[in-house]
Amino acid sequence: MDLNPAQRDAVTTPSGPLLVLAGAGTGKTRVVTYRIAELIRRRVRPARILAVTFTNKAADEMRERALALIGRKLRARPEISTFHSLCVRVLRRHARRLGYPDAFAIYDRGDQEGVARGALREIRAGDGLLRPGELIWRIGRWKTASVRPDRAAATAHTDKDHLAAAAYRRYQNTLRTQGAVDFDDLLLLTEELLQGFPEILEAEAGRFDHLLVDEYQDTNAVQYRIVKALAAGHRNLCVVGDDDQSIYGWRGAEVAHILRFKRDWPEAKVVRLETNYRSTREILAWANRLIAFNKLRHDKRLRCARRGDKPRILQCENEAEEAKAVVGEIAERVRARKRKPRDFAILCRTNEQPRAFETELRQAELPYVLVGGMSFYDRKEVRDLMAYLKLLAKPRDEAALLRVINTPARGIGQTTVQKLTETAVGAGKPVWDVLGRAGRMGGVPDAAREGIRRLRELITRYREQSKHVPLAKLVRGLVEELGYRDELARIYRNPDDRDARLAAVDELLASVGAYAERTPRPTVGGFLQQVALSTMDDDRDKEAKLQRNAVVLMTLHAAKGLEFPEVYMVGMEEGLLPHHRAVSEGGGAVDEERRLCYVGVTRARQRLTLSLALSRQKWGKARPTQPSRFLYELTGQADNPNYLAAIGKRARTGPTKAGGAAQRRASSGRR
DNA sequence: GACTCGAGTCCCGCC
DNA sequence: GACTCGAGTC
Repeated sequence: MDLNPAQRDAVTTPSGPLLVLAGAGTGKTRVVTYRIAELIRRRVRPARILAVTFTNKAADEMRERALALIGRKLRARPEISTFHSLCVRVLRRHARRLGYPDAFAIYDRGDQEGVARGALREIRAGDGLLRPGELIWRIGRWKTASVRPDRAAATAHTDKDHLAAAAYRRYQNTLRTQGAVDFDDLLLLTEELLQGFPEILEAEAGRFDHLLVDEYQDTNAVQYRIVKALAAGHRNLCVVGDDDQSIYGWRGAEVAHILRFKRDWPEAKVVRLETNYRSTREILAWANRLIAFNKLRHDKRLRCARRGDKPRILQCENEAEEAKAVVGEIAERVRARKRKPRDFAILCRTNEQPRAFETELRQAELPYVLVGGMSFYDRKEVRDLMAYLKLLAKPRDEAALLRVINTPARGIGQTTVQKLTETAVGAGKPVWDVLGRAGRMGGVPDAAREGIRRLRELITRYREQSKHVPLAKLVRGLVEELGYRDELARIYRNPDDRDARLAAVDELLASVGAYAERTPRPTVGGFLQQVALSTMDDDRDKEAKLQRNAVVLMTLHAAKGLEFPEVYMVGMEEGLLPHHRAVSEGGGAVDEERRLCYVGVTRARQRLTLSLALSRQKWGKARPTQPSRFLYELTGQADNPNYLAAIGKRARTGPTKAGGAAQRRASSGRR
């Protein structure tokens, strides 16, 4: 084993609780994978080992590395999955006990918005006091704190809180009647099962003898309790984490869990990893300097050996120029055969940033993969078709039905929809169940009546067909019969726009086809669940994806746990990193942004470039930007008046004309 | 009921 | 810029 003494210590520590405190690039994931291999060597059955990660990408990588170590021939494999996938599997087995159907639906952000909108309408809060987005955010906060709908009102202080609490109750009722759960529910319901049913806890905890948790600093309270419940019996719990990389505070992660570990597991062994093998000394110097600005942290300084180039700062006129410059550089280095496309990562703060880079990458004919960012499934046309698929799986899916009840237009207007909804609410039934009565309802125009009949007939017929017609063929036929392509062509007159939307329809059809091909018994419901979790549980698919020699484009959050020879961190501006929401929130929010920046910087092995645009489009207007405060911190310019201005302290010296220009040059790096 | 137009709002990140 | 909502018109 080519491990250093500390790593070896962590890997070979006998069973029992183990806490690995590790800095960035010290081989955390390596320790987990080697430990899995070591356990198997010690005759632990692979299937009795469970390793949990936070992102799909991290799970993919870990699975890949573990298989490389233990050999692909093993029939039984260790289970390596994200928290949420793990919970889905537990829930699939026991959801009935909580009154949910086996084939519960998982609602994503878009679905949630539909439900939230309905809930707000029901309590007549449509005057804008509380909008769907904010409601979802508030519900998320309640859920991560395990506050149930009936208890939420007790925590309310303002009118808005009470309104949100009432909407939360409606929201949760809607989910329940639709047999659906949101992402937070996946965790909450799993915990409920484990706490409330001893036999379920016994069965689920009994599936594994060893539990390993990567990125432990990012567990929230619910995840923490699930881990505890699963490991309490065998106590073979190995957690690995770094407080400097805690970047999920916004969804309830608490660094405290990592500190509390020793108290909950008193016999736990603690191993520290402090030698960084990933990055050059120069990159690490910047990272260390940056993270030192956070006050609340365990002071640690990463040691390292390798030397390399100093990181660079690239200053561009606007975001288009930024994309051009970055992609141009990558293309040049690939052409000069210095690097392969897969050696590069472009890291962004938000999901909106990649667009400009995608355009450039396509133009440069560089292969790329966009990791995460549900953007494809956020598209209107994709959501429409997905809604139809949801109706096929479950006609009582209210959100889906209301979305497409008149798409493509079939004469069912708002008044009719309202009438239907009222009748349904009055009868305590889902809208689908009262569609049959529409013929007898007063005040429904003939056209609407006919439209309702056609829709009902269409869904019923395709549901029937779904029992024997192959999935891909079924969906193709549905799109055809809906005349959805024609509808798109009618609405979007602009050819580029139209083609892009038609292409998205084709892409969706292709992904249904791919799913059907690799799944033994493909179903509409199965496809929907997979999309909701955006997991592709097929090894072939995964290997193909990882081997694809492509530039990786993703958010900083998604990049955690990964590494690349060359990293471009783009959009290094106030408002983006740190994000303006974090800045206005105050408190520890900016510290978390700093950790996020730290995570990005430490992804780079040899070459790091930070870029910024002097002006950036926001909401349709180009606006001037200000360099990120982190650029000053990274480069040791905390005494720069521009920095003090950025962090809101009064500059000690007012910038003069000449001085301003000089500082601008200084802030863009010296090289 | 369908369509157009203007006003107002908006999204941070992941599963 | 993109989207939704409401008002107004056909």
